[in-house]
Amino acid sequence: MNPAMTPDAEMGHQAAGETALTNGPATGGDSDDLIELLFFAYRDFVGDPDRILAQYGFGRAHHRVLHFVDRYPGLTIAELLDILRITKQSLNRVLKDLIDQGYVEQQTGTSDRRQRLLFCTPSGRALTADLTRVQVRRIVRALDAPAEDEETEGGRGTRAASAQDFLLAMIEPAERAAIRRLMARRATVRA
Amino acid sequence: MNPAMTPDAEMGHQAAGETALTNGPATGGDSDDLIELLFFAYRDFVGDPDRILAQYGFGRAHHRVLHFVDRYPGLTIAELLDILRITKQSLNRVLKDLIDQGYVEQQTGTSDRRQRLLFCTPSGRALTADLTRVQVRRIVRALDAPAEDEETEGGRGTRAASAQDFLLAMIEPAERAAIRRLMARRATVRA
DNA sequence: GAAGATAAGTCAGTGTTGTTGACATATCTC
DNA sequence: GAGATATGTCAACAACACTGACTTATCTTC
Repeated sequence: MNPAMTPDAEMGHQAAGETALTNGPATGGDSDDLIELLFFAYRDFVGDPDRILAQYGFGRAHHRVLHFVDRYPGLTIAELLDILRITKQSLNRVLKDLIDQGYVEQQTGTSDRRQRLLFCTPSGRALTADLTRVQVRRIVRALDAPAEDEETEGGRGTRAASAQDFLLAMIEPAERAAIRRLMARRATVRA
Repeated sequence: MNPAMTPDAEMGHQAAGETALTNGPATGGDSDDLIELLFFAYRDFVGDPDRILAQYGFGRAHHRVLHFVDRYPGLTIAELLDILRITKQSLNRVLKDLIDQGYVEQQTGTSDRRQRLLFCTPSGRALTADLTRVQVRRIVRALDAPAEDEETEGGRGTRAASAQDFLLAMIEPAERAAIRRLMARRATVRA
């Protein structure tokens, strides 16, 4: 469930190619790294709750519904559809699961009785809190992590550099070395 | 393809709840917002290339393969599997598409003839460049965006605040107002 | 109060992308 | 030559998205 990208050794500092030396307007070079880091960071970020959800037979779609209903109690179906950008049919499938199993409740709208206002039940709130906890833990860890100390640069301060630090710190620690190694390899191949 | 979350009006500044007032270690409160912003930012971030890919009959899976093969020419199947964390069978389906349509080429490994080294063809590089361009554009725009100027706070400097700024700026501009409005609504409901 | 718009729910079919499990083939290593 | 490794493939299945068509309840408007 949690293999490093390549099964070999560690590596403290990267070879430091053209990474984050700019201070003016952002350049494409920084962004290239950010594209990749976003992929890895987001993957690990949703991976945490995925493991919990699997125990309940739920998936990411259920998570998204739980999250928004928990955070915005009384959300209507239409609002939820706008947020998630999925079709009514897709939403209904997972929403039905959550309602049938007692994690979400519907309540007829007061001003407009056509609407179905969505609320988490106590167990829905508990499950959501579980899911939120692991994600918050990862984010807090990333925000508190010391800035990457690259030999090629003293001060740091570029926004791209901060973003890189944050996203890198969001990645599962055990995999960071492998990802740094991979990204250094790119720096080697090109300019 | 690009509807705002709710079809109504604009809104300049948010009501400013407890957002980003901390300066010490990160708190859960900041992270709650970041969880949501990550969802919206990532959604729009992958939405750009999705539109291009659809014209070729490709999906996100094809994009990921193109991206990593383009960036790390000579990647082996095993390395790609480690990066993407999918099964051989899943990879093969999309990889076959890309090879059959001439966007990716295989080359028998030199030192180890069992390996298949992956390379982008010129058209593969061109397509990848297209996909990268729209993503870089969004990232550069986000990095260059002025910091959010919340009335409740002068200096800014919290890492959580920077992360929020970055992620908010990654969101499709036309939807930002609606998302700010949504998130302000949460601040109203709770403390 | 009837007509039309709107919010929600549902049935049926399809596509992409992921999964398992079981094997086949070529090549390397010992 | 034996066994491990890298890749490829067949078949079945699941999650989650889609389209299109239609129903029901309720609100709005004339």
